[in-house]
Amino acid sequence: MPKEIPSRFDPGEVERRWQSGWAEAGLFTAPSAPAGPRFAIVLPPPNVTGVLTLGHMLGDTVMDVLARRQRMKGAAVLWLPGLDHAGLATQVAVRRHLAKENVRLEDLPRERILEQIGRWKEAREATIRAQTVAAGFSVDWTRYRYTMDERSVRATREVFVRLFRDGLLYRGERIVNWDPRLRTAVSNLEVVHREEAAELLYLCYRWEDGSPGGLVVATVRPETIFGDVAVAVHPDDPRHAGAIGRKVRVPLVDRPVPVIADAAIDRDFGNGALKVTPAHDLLDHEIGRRHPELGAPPTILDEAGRLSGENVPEAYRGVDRAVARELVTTALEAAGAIVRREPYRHSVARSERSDDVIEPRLSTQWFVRLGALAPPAVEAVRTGAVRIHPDRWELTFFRWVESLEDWCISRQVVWGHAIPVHYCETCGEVIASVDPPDACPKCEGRRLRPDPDVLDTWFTSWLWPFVTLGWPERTPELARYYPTSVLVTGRDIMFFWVARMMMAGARFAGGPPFDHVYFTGMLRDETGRKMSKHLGNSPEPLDLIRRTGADALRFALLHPNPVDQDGPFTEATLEGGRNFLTKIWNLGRFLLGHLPDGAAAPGRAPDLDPGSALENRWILARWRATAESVDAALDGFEPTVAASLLYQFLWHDVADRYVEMAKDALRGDRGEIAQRDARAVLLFVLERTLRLLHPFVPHVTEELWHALPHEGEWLAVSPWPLPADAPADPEAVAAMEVLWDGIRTLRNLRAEADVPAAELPEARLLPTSPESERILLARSDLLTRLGRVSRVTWIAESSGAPEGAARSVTPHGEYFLVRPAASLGPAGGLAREREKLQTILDRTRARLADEGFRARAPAHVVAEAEEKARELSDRIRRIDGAPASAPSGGP
RNA sequence: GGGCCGGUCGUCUAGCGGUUAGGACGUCGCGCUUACAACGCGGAGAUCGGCGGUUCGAAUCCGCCCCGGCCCA
Repeated sequence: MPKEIPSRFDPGEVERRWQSGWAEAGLFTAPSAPAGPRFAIVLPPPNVTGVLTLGHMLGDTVMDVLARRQRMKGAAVLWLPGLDHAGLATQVAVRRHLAKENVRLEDLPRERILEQIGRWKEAREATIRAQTVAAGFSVDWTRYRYTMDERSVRATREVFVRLFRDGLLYRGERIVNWDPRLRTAVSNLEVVHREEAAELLYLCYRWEDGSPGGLVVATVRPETIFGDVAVAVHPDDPRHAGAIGRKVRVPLVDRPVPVIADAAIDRDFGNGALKVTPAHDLLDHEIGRRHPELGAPPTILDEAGRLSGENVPEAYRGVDRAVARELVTTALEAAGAIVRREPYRHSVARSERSDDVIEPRLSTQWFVRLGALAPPAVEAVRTGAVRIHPDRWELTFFRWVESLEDWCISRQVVWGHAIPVHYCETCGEVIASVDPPDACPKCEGRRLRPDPDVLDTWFTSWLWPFVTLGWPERTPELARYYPTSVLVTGRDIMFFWVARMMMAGARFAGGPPFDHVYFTGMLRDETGRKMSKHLGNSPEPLDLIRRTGADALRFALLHPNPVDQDGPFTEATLEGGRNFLTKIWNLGRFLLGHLPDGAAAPGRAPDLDPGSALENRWILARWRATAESVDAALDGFEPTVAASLLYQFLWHDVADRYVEMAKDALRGDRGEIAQRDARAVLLFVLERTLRLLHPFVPHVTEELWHALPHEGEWLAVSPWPLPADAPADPEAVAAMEVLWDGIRTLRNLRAEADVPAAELPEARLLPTSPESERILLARSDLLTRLGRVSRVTWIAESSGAPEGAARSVTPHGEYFLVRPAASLGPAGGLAREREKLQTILDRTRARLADEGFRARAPAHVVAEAEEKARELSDRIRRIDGAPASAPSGGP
């Protein structure tokens, strides 16, 4: 009795069963100190901000494919999962969540905030875990890490202290990107620029000495005039040459400020005069630094973006900058200070996290000198120590990494790693230490004040590849799994994360943290928009898994999808995945129905009868070619190509062709030897293909593999198949070309002649060559059965076919379909075919007639063209009914 | 303003110097042929964004232009 499996594939039950099976067997637990080949991936830890999106699923699927394949290849595989506390982003998410209950996060005491965030984290973490398990990702849960766990905290502090000690990290007063809503500094990368409408005001700064007129200054931020310390013009600007050195009065407050010259002024903007507000603009700040005589610049905005300070008139203090802008504009208008107003579009900096307008603000923060850390990272990519895939992203990497600004790492929020610094209240010493100090090492004073800020979340993330392996301890894991094999991620965090990890790795772990970086494409929805949490157009992965199973989702994420660019994911894509799973399942069922009792697991290659049928030899050769291509695609980081190759092979070569051709033999209609061969071949091909497919769709393949005769306990750790297990057999591939041409032609003629489905007309056939004749003759059974004709008879020449038969001429032969009952209409298809062939022939002949072509094209190209012309003209002659030329070739 | 990517059947894409330009989805026709209608068989459908150039030969290389997207300033 053949083994039975359910006629319908129930992914939910099957997938859960294998997930717990693999887990209980501990298949994904990496050995600490393996000998031999090893393969390591550190999973980019998802943020607790949310749960896994489809984009995560895509990246994780790619990682799983790579990891599972390596496991089958016998490598010690470590795939390390984790979770990122995502400091500011999480605080913002929780803040938004609280706002729905009318609670302002800022109003809560620190402990309550941490408690709220802690609860939030627990919930997301549980969901992310559930998602990862349900998708069948083969991560090593025993090595799960969190960016805020004890070891991460210590490692982060360690890095801070070392960088501080080495002078690569400093505290200083700089213009930073200030987010007034979140009341914190953010890094350059967390700022997004957008074109927005504004109004450009031309303000007249009157001369201090009361002489008529003044300097006209253009600005979109009139509320900042209270922070003005000067008006600057270009030193070579003839319009303003006489103004330099004079003084003007700031409108509304009449405070006198000097007119200075600075080469940074854009003469074409406005009237070529710029109001200088060093505390609230980066360019102005630099100008201010070049003109120390201007003194310390006044700050006129507080941390919430409200006007404040002595320089601001009472009436505007405490007023938000946006409101203040309108009030000031009105007042300026009333004072007659506005010369002109015009609509203006300009680029506005907004906070990626809060979307509030970023205010450049002078403040004291901690910075990392990235420029000093970058060279080894650049070098690694340049020398190929780190390879980026697709490689065109190297350009983008270089461009960014070669023009680095210092990285502002301090944040004025609650959620994050505390900055490991204390200040001595006695002597002012700055103490950076991993463990909090008891006393000042300099003056032994005991009054120490901790730094109130926390670290940018990326200051932990950039250490991830080695911190997760135990750094700064010298663990066996660090020794064996660092550098990791590949980093798979989205290119949106190339600067935030990938580049910085390379810098940190080189500095602290002795080299770059991975050999390869693979950037996945990004998913788009049916309207072409990028999927994002923000747009809400990303389906919940667990919903999709519930509907179609994880395997279907995983496969759909890779097929059909662009090789290395963004691709769409729609309802139809998912359906495609599900359909493929059904196909695999049914192929498995079919095979099980044809296995003899006690069949053995397929060996290295099926033991075939020497004269075994063409289809057997052909499908083995096709399997080998597929296995080779799949290997090449995966080695080249083209998982979507590998998925498509397997899809094509299993569905169209195995299911549509081989199984249909071998059905007679499998049933036993062609004798015992043929049956034994076909069974052995089908079992071999399917078993080996299940192995190739396992990394992509692990559950269904594990399920079917267990139902088949097999060796070993788990497909998940069975050997990855070797292409050489099957012969290449180019002869069989060429012969199948001839045979399939015949089958296709007969099917074609039937459809063209409108033959009713039940009717089996007779076919006549005139092969082009003895070789074709031999092949077709040997398998006339297949021509008959798959071509759906009653019988095939061989004729010696075209005239041997009856009047009115439907006719087709192919490179391998002439085919006639004879209908006993009805007569066939004129073969319109043949005429069209003739016309098409004639066009190609004309084109080819024109090429051959061209002296330049004959003289310069490589000999084989000319020979091919000649061969093509011969074949085409021969075929056309045969269509025209001229006596067939000698079967061996043309004139 | 700078940079990158893309523009190929209705749609999504493969091809990246010599191909009868390949596939998937959709569409049309015929079929419930005992693994699978979540399927099979067959058909129609693209002069490869535009203009120039290089070349014996260009969807493929170069230049300019137009359109869409992304990144940086």
